[in-house]
Amino acid sequence: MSSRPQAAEEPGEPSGAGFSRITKESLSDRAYLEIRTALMRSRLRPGQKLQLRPLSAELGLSATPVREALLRLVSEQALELDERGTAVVPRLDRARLLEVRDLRAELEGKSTARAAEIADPAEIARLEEIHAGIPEALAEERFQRAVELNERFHLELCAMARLPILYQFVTSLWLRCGPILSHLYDDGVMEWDVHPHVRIIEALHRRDPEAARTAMRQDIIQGGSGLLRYVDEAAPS
Amino acid sequence: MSSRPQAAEEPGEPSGAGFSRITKESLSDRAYLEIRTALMRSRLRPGQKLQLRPLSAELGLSATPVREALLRLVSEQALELDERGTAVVPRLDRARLLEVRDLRAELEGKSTARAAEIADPAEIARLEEIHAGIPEALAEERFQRAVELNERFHLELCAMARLPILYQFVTSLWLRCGPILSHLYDDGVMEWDVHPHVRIIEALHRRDPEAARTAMRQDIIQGGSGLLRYVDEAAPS
DNA sequence: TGCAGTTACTTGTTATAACAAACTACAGAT
DNA sequence: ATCTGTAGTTTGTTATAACAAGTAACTGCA
Repeated sequence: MSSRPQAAEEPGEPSGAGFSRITKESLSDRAYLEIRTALMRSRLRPGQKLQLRPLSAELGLSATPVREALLRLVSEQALELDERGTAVVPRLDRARLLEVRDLRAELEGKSTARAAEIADPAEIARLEEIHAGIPEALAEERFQRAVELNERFHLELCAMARLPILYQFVTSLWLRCGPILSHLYDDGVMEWDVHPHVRIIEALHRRDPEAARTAMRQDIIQGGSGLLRYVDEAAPS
Repeated sequence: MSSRPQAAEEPGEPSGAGFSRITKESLSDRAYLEIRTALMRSRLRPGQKLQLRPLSAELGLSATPVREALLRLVSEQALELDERGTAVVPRLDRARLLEVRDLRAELEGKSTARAAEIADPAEIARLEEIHAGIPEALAEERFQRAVELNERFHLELCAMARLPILYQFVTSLWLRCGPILSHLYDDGVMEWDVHPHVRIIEALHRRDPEAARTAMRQDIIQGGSGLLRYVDEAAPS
């Protein structure tokens, strides 16, 4: 079976000689990345069915790797199976969104605290760079760009904690929200006196885990309110 | 694609008329359960390779559903893929075991606190019954039995919180430890004045989330020390 | 016109064949 | 005896066919 990167954009592991090992990506992995990206970019709507043969035709692959990719996403809870076994983009109700939010607060809080203990200056600079793009994108009303940068900020920060299991949990939580992330700024952009990302970055510089944790939790609980409103409005009466 | 139960032993969802919906289990699901059980019963050793064709022959199935089952377990991080794409039972080093332990403390602590808020007396009675079997099994030196009852106690308690995403994370953490769980009592049985399970049950009765959380964390941190010793002893020098 | 039964079509699951890459065993050269 | 090259075998991945179950369309009857 094919090797599988921990994160989609992660380069191959360096071999002893300083070269990345050249890995041939399987068709199954390619299908997985395509579908996952479509989920994260909100190109797939909650409730949408992903039928095997039409999807395979669309991706230009045979059914086998596409089915494997779908089943993988089902295992990661990014997709569900209906009674017939068809992959469906899950609907996220209020209870589930709150659970996702609380688990993110817990887990990303923990990873951010850990990152504050061990982060190096280059990593922090990288975060600063990513964050700098967010207010820019928002000012230009490029909301999709802002959503992507926000996601990148969170996942790179999480990776800095070097807790791979926790990272996997966090990415799967993000993946669950992928189809509705585009609605984050539907009701407008939240006004912060100091953006929690900035507080996080300061706490990283100061090696202050508790301040980092608190700022992350604030970002998640308050910053995610747009999604909660969207889910409430989308709910059947 | 086949429907998939949330937990392996969970009965089908009741239909309106009070009957369980009869679901035909797919071969892929059957293979998954077989392999997962083998992992949880420590019948598969860390480092062991699971080759597709021999395993399919052993299970009496064709390669396709077996491959799907293996890939599903890889997605759940219960198995890994080596360079060739062969499924391997992962080795658990100290850092990973500590991460598992800390995440369990965090997540099971949270679910236990939640359960203390909402558990009903029948559920608590069920936990009491499960727990009662543990000291019995240990007294009779049936350690495998004790390990299974302990696992059941934890997972049923976690399910009582009615937080399905958290439950999925917790079961995947348990699955990671499956192959080494049998070593829990290698160095002897831990002596408690009051077993943390008993404290948990009391806290559930009293609807005291913080006491429940604390007892669960104690159980996990201190009760899991046998596994930590095993992993340290198994580590290459 | 509405309903029940039948037929045709679609869809997910599984089996099996084929292919490429990796591995193993063996023979020959040094 | 050791190393290299070659042939044979194994293994994971993919393609494709087949099957059973589900769905849609059509027909006949009240």
